[in-house]
Amino acid sequence: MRKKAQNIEKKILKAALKVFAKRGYFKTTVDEIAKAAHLAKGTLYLYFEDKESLYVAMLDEHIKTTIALLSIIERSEKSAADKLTEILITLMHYMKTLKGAYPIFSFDNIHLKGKTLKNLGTTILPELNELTNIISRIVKQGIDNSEFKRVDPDIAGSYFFNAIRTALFGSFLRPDLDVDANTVLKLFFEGIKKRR
Amino acid sequence: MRKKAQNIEKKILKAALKVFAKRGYFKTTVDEIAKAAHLAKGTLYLYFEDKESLYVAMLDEHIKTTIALLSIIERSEKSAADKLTEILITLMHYMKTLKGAYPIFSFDNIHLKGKTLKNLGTTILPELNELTNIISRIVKQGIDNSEFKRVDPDIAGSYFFNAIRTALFGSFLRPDLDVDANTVLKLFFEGIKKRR
Amino acid sequence: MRKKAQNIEKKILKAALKVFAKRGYFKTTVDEIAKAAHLAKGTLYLYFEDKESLYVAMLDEHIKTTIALLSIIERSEKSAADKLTEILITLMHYMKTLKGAYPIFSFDNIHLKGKTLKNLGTTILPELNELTNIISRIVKQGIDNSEFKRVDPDIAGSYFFNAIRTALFGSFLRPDLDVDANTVLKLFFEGIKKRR
Amino acid sequence: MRKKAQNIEKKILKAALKVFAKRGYFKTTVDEIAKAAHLAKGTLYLYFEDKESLYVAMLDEHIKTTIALLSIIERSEKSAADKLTEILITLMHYMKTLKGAYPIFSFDNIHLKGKTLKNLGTTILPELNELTNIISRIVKQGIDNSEFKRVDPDIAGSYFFNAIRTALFGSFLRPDLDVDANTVLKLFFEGIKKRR
DNA sequence: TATGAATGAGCATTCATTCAT
DNA sequence: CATGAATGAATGCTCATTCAT
Repeated sequence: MRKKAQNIEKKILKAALKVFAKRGYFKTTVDEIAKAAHLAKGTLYLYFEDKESLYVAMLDEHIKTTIALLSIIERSEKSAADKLTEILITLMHYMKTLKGAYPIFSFDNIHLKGKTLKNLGTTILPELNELTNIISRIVKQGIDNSEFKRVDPDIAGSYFFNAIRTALFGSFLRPDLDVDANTVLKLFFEGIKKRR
Repeated sequence: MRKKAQNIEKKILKAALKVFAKRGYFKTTVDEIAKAAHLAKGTLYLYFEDKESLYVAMLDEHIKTTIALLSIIERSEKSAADKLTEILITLMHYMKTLKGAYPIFSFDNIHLKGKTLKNLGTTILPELNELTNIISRIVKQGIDNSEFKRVDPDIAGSYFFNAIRTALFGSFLRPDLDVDANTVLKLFFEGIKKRR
Repeated sequence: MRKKAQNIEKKILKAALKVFAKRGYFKTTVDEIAKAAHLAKGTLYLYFEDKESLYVAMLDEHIKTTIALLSIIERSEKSAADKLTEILITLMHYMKTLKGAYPIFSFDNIHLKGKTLKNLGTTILPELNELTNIISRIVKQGIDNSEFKRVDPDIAGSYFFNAIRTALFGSFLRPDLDVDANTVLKLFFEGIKKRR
Repeated sequence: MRKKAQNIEKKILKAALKVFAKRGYFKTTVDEIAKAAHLAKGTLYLYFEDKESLYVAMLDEHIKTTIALLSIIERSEKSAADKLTEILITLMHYMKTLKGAYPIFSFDNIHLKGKTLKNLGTTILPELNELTNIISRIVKQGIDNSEFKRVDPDIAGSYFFNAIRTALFGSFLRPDLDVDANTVLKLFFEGIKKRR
């Protein structure tokens, strides 16, 4: 049954997210994921080439979901500022459903082997491009709208991602800090300087 | 000779930085570091307890350097905005001397064993606190000065660290992007929105 | 299948006995045992925590067997002297089945790590106590019977173990010497002195 | 100065005895011995070929001493029984001066490398033979005297060594047991059986 | 499909030995 | 003679991957 196979795949990916998030890529053993998925170790290899592919697939799933979430917002009839606001709110909410693990924003620096990299080139990378492009396009919309200043949309997009990161995790140096979205958004939109 | 031992230690730390940065903590073998330092594997163990300690020592060195750099700037007679500007410029420059590896801003999520953690608590953690406090204090100075808006200095500090990160690395999603410091600083100070 | 696992465990223990006996604990590598058992190194770790545990388990097996052998003899309806005689004969025979390796009587002074020691306290030590107690009880029976002189049963038991050792191995200083059981038993029972 | 070199050698051997006795051959590191001798590691290699040779030399020293002690007793004008009694007493006393370490009676089962073995053949082995021969000759004297029964002098000698061992260490299975020499000697001379 | 026992390459760490000072 | 820093071979243990059932 096609359906069942897909369910198992989802179950594995969910378990993988949970364990990878808690233990990091390298400390995680395939067996831990198998146990978290209530499956035998060998079974995972029926669904995924190897550990690396599983990690990438897990990443892929969340990138896809994130793209889907952002796309809806992009296509909505809102100002650029409102779209970016909504994106941040939405991602914070999505992360809450993942119980604090958000692989895209905190992924391990694993060194992929050649084969996986080749696959990446055709799957993940285009998706990541799409993800960043959504933000860049919204920034560009804001500039065209005269909502935003004339800045490089790519740099601003990148900067916005780091703003999201601050809202999601505080800074890497302050993982404890409890950050509220409004403060971050205000900083992003208005800057820190007082207007003279 | 005391001096020689210290040179070797530096040499090891330098090699460690290089290899850890390129390959990540887990993919890096102690032997690789040894070879990069033109030493035998065993020699590393004369200077560092184990791989973990070596990693932490390497981190420590750069945190110390970074604190030193930021402290000088903090104590200078400048506006808060100028201090933050100088910090970002200085760190970009420092990173260039490290050939792109900046361990503090890109460190691996290694799970430390008990003994190392205990050492961390008394060395690294207080230093990281000092590092973030410097930024928070400068932000506070700016608020007291009426340069900056009344924001939470910790959140703003955390946000600034991610701005630094954007300037150093682009975003994690755009590691290729070439970011110029001015754009980032302008976004940080003025925000993206046009003034009405 | 439960049965198969137990067979493999036995196979490993048998190989361990063989190699440990020939090479000693420290000279023996886990890989040697694995090869002697026609298994891969990793497989041993599915059955035993570590090298130390394997050694202790091997010891344990032979202590258990020895206790079983001695218990039967203890419970038989015989004079104390006949029991001790039978014990010595039985152990010599048992050792022959082990091809000359008798771990209990020639074990290496390995320094156990904390975890293993804790297990030892609840497994091996009580067994060793039981083993020595069997002999002491038989000696005591002999004293109560008026077969034996009034000696300290523990010391006499300990002394008898060294008699067994003589029969099994000659002395540590004469590992080559071919000793016959009767001579040793006669020395133990009658002493070396001529009666005046 | 010839004298100084010999003193250092003695100092090393003494340190070696101490550490080997406490930690066993394999757990002992050359550095531990060096530290116990208040010398640098390298210095030991000026006096001894390698760790193995040092161990053997240490053994050798004690065998020589033991032979000397036993020889004096052998040459004395005493009955065979008195000689054996004195031997046991003397060795117990000698062991006390070594603070409980008596390498000859508790040596590690180290597997010697070819070169050392070759040296052994010409030094240690003849000495061990002499040691056991002393006992055998005393036993033989006792037989010829009609003090002792007609037993195989080698077996009886071997048996006597194990009796010594019991007196020195209790049994290997009862390392705690406090054994008194008289009980052991009485068992050796008279046996355990009551005379009918 | 699903399993989990078996495998063995890979790596951190130790320590006897050497040798430049 | 004495030193101790440097070496690198040796080994216990882990864990991704395979495959017989």
